[in-house]
Amino acid sequence: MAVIDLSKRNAPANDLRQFLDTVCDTHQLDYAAYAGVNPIAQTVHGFVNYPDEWQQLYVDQNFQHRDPTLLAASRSISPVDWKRLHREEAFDTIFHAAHDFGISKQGLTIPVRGPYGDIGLFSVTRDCSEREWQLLKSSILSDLQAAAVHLHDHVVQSHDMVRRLTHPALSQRETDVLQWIAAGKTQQDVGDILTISSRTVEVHLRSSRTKLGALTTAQAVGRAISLGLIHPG
Amino acid sequence: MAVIDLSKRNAPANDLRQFLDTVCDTHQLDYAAYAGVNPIAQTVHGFVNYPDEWQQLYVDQNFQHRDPTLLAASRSISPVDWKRLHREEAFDTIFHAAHDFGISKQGLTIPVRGPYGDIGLFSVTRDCSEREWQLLKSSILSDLQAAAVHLHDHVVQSHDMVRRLTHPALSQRETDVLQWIAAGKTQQDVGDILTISSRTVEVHLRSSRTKLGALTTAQAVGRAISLGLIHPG
DNA sequence: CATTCTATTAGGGAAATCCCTTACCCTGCC
DNA sequence: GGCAGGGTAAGGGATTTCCCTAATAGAATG
Repeated sequence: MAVIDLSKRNAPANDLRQFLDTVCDTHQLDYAAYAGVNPIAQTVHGFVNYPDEWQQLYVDQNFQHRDPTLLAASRSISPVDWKRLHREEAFDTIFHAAHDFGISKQGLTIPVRGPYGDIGLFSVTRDCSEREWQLLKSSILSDLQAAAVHLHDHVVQSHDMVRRLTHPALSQRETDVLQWIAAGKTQQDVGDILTISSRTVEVHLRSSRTKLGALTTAQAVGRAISLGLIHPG
Repeated sequence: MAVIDLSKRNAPANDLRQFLDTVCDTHQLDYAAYAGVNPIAQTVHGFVNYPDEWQQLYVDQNFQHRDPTLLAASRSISPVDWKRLHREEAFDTIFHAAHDFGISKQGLTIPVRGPYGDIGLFSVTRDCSEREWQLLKSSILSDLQAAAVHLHDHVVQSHDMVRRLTHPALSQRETDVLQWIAAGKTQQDVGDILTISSRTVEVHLRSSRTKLGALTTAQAVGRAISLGLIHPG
């Protein structure tokens, strides 16, 4: 699982990096981090405003594989306060190292999911007393959840744009047909729905397969979904 | 796709119904509604504080199948303002009917996703001028997003929706077969690869389809990918 | 200990898909 | 104008998938 630092790749990502700074400034936070997990490509796309040295160590040590904050949040619907994870061994390992860079064990991670199995994880941290932390948390949690959704939506949309540019798009008819096929309709069904012959439906499917480099329709459906060209039916 | 009214089944759901009322009272909203979609069982679990008559009509007319607010939100990461949907034909059909029950065309729907393909859709509506609506929206959107996450988390945790989803949906053999099918292999290919008969492959595919609630293999592949059970080939 | 349920295996025949080919209408390019 | 390329539409026939049925082994239930 590779880690791709978005802030070193895309110009708009620098805006998002700035967005992290703004969130920290306006909500009295020390640091913020976004990690977008693409379950298909098995990659983590992220950007943070942690110190560069810590970021470097984190990636070098492959912490993203066993970071309990990411693991717990990727299995949760609601935000995960790191306090819940203090007992875990891996947490100690990572945050003992983080302490040397001035990063607190106090923080939370908010998961956001998109329609294609994509997950965004937005983490913030703040060094203060526990009572202060609880007060701060309750007053800014809504804003942070909204920020997490905003971040993930932006990252996914800009990546979709990249994918749409690099991949030959399907024609309207091809998309229509493939969408209905993904919804469980037969070629005959689709023909009836679109009032064309089932043989024509098959031609659109064939050109879709060709364009997507798929050998079968099932593969084409999977690929089209993973590319965001159609929605799971 | 059946609609299950949670408020008539589980005691805790009445608390959630009250939660809707509280959200409406504290945020100057007319009505609120929650719908939880179970993608495998193809069911919608919901509760609302709309007038009973409208709720009845909505279910009788199977509006949940073509309600553009639900469809758009289930494909989005960010909240969907209904304003975006005003052009759509189905929107007019439904909200012309809704108007008779005092329900405005002004509202928004917030999607929340869990780790097992479960989707929660939280909708609120408010009859007022567009400028008022925009102001109201920007001031309460964060709270509503937080409320949506809260609702969906509670529903998933307290209802059997999650039990069907969290249990490993597919057997090892079924996953193997579906993964190869998604990679573009034919049933015969998969049989050769796994050294079983192509007829056996077909049986595994059939039970996969049944478990995923899919009518065709292509749909099953799409669903399995969106649920993270297999990877696109 | 009997029973039920699920996973795995497989054959015969009906149904659907897929490949090859033809046709027409556009849009863009020389 | 002429012509190439892509989108849309459709038929005939080979291939593949899908449904029904059924057996066995092991796990879970009572």
